[in-house]
Amino acid sequence: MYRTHNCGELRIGHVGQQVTLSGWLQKSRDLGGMTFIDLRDRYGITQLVFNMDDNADLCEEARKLGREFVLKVEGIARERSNKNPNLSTGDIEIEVKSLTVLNPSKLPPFLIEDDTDGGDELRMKYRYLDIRRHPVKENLIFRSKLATETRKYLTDQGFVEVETPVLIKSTPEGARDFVVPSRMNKGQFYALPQSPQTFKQILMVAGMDKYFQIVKCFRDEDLRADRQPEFTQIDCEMSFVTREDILNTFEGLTRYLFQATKGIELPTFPRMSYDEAMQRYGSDKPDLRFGMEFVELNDLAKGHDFAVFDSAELIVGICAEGQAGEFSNKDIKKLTEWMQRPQIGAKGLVYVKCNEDGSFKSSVGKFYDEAALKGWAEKFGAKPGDMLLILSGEAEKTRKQLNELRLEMADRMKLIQEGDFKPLWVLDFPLLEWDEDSERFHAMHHPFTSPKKEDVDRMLVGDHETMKSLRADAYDLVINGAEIGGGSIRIHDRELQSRNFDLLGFSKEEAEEQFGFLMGAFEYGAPPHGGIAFGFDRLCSIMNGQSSIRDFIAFPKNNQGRDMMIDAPSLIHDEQLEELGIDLKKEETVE
RNA sequence: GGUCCGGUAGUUCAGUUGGUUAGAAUACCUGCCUGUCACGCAGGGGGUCGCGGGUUCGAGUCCCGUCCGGACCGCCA
Repeated sequence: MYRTHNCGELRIGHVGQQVTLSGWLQKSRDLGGMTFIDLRDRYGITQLVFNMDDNADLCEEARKLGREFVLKVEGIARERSNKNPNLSTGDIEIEVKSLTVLNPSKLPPFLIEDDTDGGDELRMKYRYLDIRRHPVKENLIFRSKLATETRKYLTDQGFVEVETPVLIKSTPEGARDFVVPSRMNKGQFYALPQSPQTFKQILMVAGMDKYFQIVKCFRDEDLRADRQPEFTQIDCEMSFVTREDILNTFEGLTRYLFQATKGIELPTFPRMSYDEAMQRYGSDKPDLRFGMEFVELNDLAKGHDFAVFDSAELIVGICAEGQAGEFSNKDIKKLTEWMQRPQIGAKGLVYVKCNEDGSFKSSVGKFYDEAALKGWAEKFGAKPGDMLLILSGEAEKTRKQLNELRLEMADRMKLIQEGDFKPLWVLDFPLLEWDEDSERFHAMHHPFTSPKKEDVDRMLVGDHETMKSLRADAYDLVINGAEIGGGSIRIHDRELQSRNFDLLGFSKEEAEEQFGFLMGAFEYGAPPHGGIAFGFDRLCSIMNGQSSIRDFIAFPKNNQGRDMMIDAPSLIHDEQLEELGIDLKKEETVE
């Protein structure tokens, strides 16, 4: 028998009991006459004691053991003379009677401690050591709990978990597909699903009524801290529902998950249209943990012979409270340069400092007198000591740039409180999005998204402005400025779906070839339906106040999409290529 | 495809204007130590300064190339 108890469960009430424990050697403290060893497993740490007076041989043996050795010990639980209040097992220790080394260990390349000295690269390569660390282990346990609670909630609501295939058909829309060559169908490829979208809609046609799945999805696009090529979604679809039903159901799920896993009661989620979000925050996923809403100045700032503003489509700014004294000319210059980086691409940055004495100092002081600047300050609701930061230019770009500035300022001003959660529903996204490169419209959400009822008739009109103005019955759940989930009411009518494919530039043949099965299904009594998908990894990280999803994935990939531990992807044997009927262009492969 | 930052001891990092034997912390090893829990004290070992080329009397330091890692833009229906 390896253990009677785990390393986290012994308490003062166990004193006197004979116990057997197994675990890893976290740390040993050799005091000469006696040696303490911290024994660790998933559940906690228990202190072992070896004493020269009691058993000199055993004590000598104990002091030779190295970090991460796997041990089994038998002994008696004793009350400690010096208790450790920082440890759940800190009232007791094990007076060891027998010691077995189940397995020795090489010296780990980094410290197996909460604050490890290991960098990301090492931690990924030796992920099995990294996961021994408390914080990473706890993240994975949290993830498991979140999945369990999700299943519990949705199952209680009558949802059925259905597995959909992983080997499916590649479609050119959306993200790049990962493809898998087929041996039995030479020259043909499966694609891994970017989402189970069409399958869950088919399940609605099939009468499943309420479907969910915690499911892996795949996108062959560049990675970020919050983006992995394979990731997990809570994928859902419901029949005979309106947007309201879906929003309520998944607001309920989100609130339940926060309550069940974090003990946090979220308030009712506010709602905002896409247009409003863009106008007030320059983002379709605004972070509501802080203010600094956009204020537009077109009416006040134009007509003062300042050509930059006069020629701008939009003049818009934010008010940074109490920052007038915080930013020297040099700081503002640096901030301006930061805004001018190619990543953001602002032309310039206008500031107005509202001095404590009621005067104003501005980079555009020669165009605007005190009275004019006072008018601006009033519009911003600025107080003495505040600083206005103003951008101008083409409306859409300028809003995007000011959004970056707003986020950066919130960071610099330390406006974000840990443990604060600000959810938001963003509604009524545009149906279509113009793509400069391919010079055609793309579906902003996906091509199965239903336009809003009042826009259906206008879908026939082909002019650019009308198409841009079409609104979809699509919605996103945003928490703390991160897109947690998105969904829509779907098209369930074959005719409307065809019309949408037309708008997106599909020929009849292409539409039929790629999505004929779905439109075919719609001809056999498709119910009105809609759904949503949550990014499960991202939800895990947001709920724990972390920005990287990697520590909530057991075996994540690095920036280059590589698994550092198993060293994938890798070349395959010529025989495998032969069998698949694939020739590699030599110059394009890496050795 | 692009922008930026980084690569020096097992690890995390410092390393000045290009100049003697490349340092610190931690980890590791040895010795001492009977109540530690960041144990303490004393001592010790440990370096292809990512790789290749160049400039120079002299390169960790400057230049070019390259590889690797990270953040971001594009991309992510």
